Amino acid sequence: MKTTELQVFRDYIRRRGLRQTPERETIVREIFRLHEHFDVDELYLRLAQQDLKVSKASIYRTLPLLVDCGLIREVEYTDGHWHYEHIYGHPHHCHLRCAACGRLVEFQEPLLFEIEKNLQEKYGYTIKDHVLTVLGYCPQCQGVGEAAGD
Amino acid sequence: MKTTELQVFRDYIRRRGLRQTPERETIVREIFRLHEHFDVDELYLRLAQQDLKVSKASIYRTLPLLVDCGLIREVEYTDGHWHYEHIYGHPHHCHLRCAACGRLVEFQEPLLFEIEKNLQEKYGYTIKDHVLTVLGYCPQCQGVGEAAGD
DNA sequence: ATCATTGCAAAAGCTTTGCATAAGA
DNA sequence: TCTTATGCAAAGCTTTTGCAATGAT
Repeated sequence: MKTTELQVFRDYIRRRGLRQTPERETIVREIFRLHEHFDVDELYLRLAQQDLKVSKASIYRTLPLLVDCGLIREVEYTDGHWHYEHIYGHPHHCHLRCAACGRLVEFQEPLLFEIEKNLQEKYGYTIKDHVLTVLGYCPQCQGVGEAAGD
Repeated sequence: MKTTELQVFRDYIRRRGLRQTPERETIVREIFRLHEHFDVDELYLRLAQQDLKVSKASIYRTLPLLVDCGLIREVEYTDGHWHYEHIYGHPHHCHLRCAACGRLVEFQEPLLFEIEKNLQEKYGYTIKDHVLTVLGYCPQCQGVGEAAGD
């Protein structure tokens, strides 16, 4: 049987001697119900709309736990705040972003493991992870953004 | 004769119809005198120590100009604020960071251009740039960080 | 003489935190 | 029962902005 994100979270909570609360579980469930990137405010509003009352303070206190147990990750810091995505159950991927319209493509690239191997050999680091974001102009925005310089 | 960062900046200023001020030039000079990553506070303090009076507001207003004309770039958002590096005159590079001690290695990796080409072909994007940060444990921190889970 | 830029202080945003109350274990 | 977690409001930080004065063109 497949391990769910909630199970992963509960194991983590127990392992760290923390407490399983409805607020924390509500947050986990909403993050995995949602299939896009999110930020604190969006998450808070979505919960509020469903009458799931969780304070922002609790969200701010819960997200680091979810990052720590590998359920989510910080994607990027833009517009003055962090954006997250859930990663549990998804293969590792990178992002290709359109510099003009913001459109986002997720891709996997085996060459990155080649790169990790090279770094391991050259600098003696034990590699743990990588984050790659590629910036360009999507087919719709070509000409537009490029000509404008941005 | 080699084009200096100050010339690049002055060209940009003129091109955009902005004004060449001593504050802006002081900022550019200090950033290129300094050969590490920096943040607003560090830059401000270094200038203050030299009795070069430039307000933080001016720094905050100038950095976006320097990013725009390609003299510097945002490296990462950590510890609650942005970190920058000057890039003019330096070949494009990526970062390898130790997850335990923070040690930073700059490296160049030709395979990334391969990756860019693949993305261009597969998704039709015109690629502009990429940012890759690899996380691992440096030779000194192996065992330490890894065993601790972080 | 114009009008952009500066510095200051205030404001704006996001995130963190102190504290009393609620509620897991 | 003993502590941790929650919610609220206040505080903390970084960054932005309004405005009068300054200074570049």
